[in-house]
Amino acid sequence: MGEKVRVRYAPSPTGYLHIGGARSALFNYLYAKKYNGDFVFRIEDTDIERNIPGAEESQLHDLIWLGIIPDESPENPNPKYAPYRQMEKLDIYKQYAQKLIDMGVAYECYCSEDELAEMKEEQLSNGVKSFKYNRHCLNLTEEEKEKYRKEGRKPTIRLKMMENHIFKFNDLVRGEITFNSNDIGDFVIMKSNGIPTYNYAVVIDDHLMEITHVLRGEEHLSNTPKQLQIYEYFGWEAPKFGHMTIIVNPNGKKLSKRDHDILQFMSQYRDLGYLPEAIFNFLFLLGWTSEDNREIFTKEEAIAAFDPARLSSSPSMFDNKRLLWTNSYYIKHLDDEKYFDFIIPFVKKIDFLKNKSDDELKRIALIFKQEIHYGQEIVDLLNEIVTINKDLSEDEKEMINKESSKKVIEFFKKSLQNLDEINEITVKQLFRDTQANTGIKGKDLYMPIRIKLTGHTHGIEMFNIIDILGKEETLSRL
RNA sequence: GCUCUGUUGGAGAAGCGGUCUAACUCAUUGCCCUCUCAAGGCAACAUUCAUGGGUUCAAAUCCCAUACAGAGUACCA
Repeated sequence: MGEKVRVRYAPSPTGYLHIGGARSALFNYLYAKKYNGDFVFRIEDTDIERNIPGAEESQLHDLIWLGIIPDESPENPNPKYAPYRQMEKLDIYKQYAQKLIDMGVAYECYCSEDELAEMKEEQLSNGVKSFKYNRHCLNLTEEEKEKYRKEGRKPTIRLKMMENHIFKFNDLVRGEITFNSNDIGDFVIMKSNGIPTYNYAVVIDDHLMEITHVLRGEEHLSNTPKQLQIYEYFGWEAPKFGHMTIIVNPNGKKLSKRDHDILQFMSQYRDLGYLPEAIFNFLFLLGWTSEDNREIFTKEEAIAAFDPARLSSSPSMFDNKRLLWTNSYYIKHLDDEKYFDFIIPFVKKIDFLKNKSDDELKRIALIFKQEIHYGQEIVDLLNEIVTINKDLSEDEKEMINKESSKKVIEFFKKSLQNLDEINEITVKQLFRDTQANTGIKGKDLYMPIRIKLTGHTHGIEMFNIIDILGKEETLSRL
């Protein structure tokens, strides 16, 4: 039945887990789980300049928060495949690079960055189709190399691309794709500082870790032939590749860290009170659709339904409204106990409520369960009630100063004072009594009290407002 | 410039030769409910599938060209 499916998510620790990364991890995870395979988390930390502290931890733990749980990672390595950080296996890359040199398909290059830049400019100004390394160092003699070394130059190692070779592969998402080796220059596999480049290190890692399938971003499509070249030289079987579309912002551009109107990082969503299941579901449907048009999937259902061939090949736009809808759906469908676990920390941010008992807090939280789109929203909604808005418009002032309103408020206040217990039934009865006594109903009955209590003309039901404020505070505001 | 990929509504998209005057969902709009807001319910929302050719009895679906968009073209991943 063939080998075990093994897939991976291999971020560079240059930033926290963001939407795009989470999505590629998600699809790899689904693929692995669908075929009872392993999902491997590996760190590609070869860009030592750009690595930032905390990034690896965020990448791994925010993934776990989402329910995308690696079978192997730096924190739970399988000794057979460890280490899981590229910088911890430098000697291995060196070893394989030497093999390529011995095979005559890789060579030392002593060109400096300045020389390369010059070369590129020259080629471009001569109207050359595309820039390729001119193989200046391809056939250097030992003496020439020695001379460069004496100048203090440190070589890179470049891979020699084949001539007139067609790289053909069947993309899991896009079908058959071909590249011509002539369009690709000899590229660097080992930097002069002894650290491998991405295109080389992935191949070594994927092979050594026995990765069978790679679902990755479209930006890697044109890297694929370079990697295939390495597989061919070693005589290794390449994994199956699938290139997913990128996620774009509302301007149609690739999501970047500079898109400030879109939250990028998982931690931001978590802090704002998004549910991991909702984000999981949202990400799943961003560029993927099920055969039966379903919109809501649990993790298990997503695993069962997933098929990489149904992954879209045109870019998907990140739609925040859709995320909000998805999250609110999941909040509404949470059972109450889970809802409390989720929402009470937000409710506790409201100072006014600090003396309320847990049961009271739960009752208040429930009022908003059908209403909110994310956890932090309850804080804003409660603040609108708890913090009275004194900045009334002319219309609002007129409303509370009307003769009828004064009557309503007076009667309501007096009756409330005599009320022993405040709850939905008693407060509703209070409004009925007020209506019967004053003969005023509808808007003229409710609005004056609403404005008096909160300073707003909109908001949740009156009995809930009074419940939240409590008898004393309500009376003091009337 | 070159290489590769893509183009169905405001958004995610289904459809991949006839049943398409194009499913489903989000958004939007209207109505109902209602003191208000939200939620909920109901309804409306592409005669058309980037454009131009071609193949075919028949095209959103196949082919070609053009336009536009994206990605890559680094000793970044």
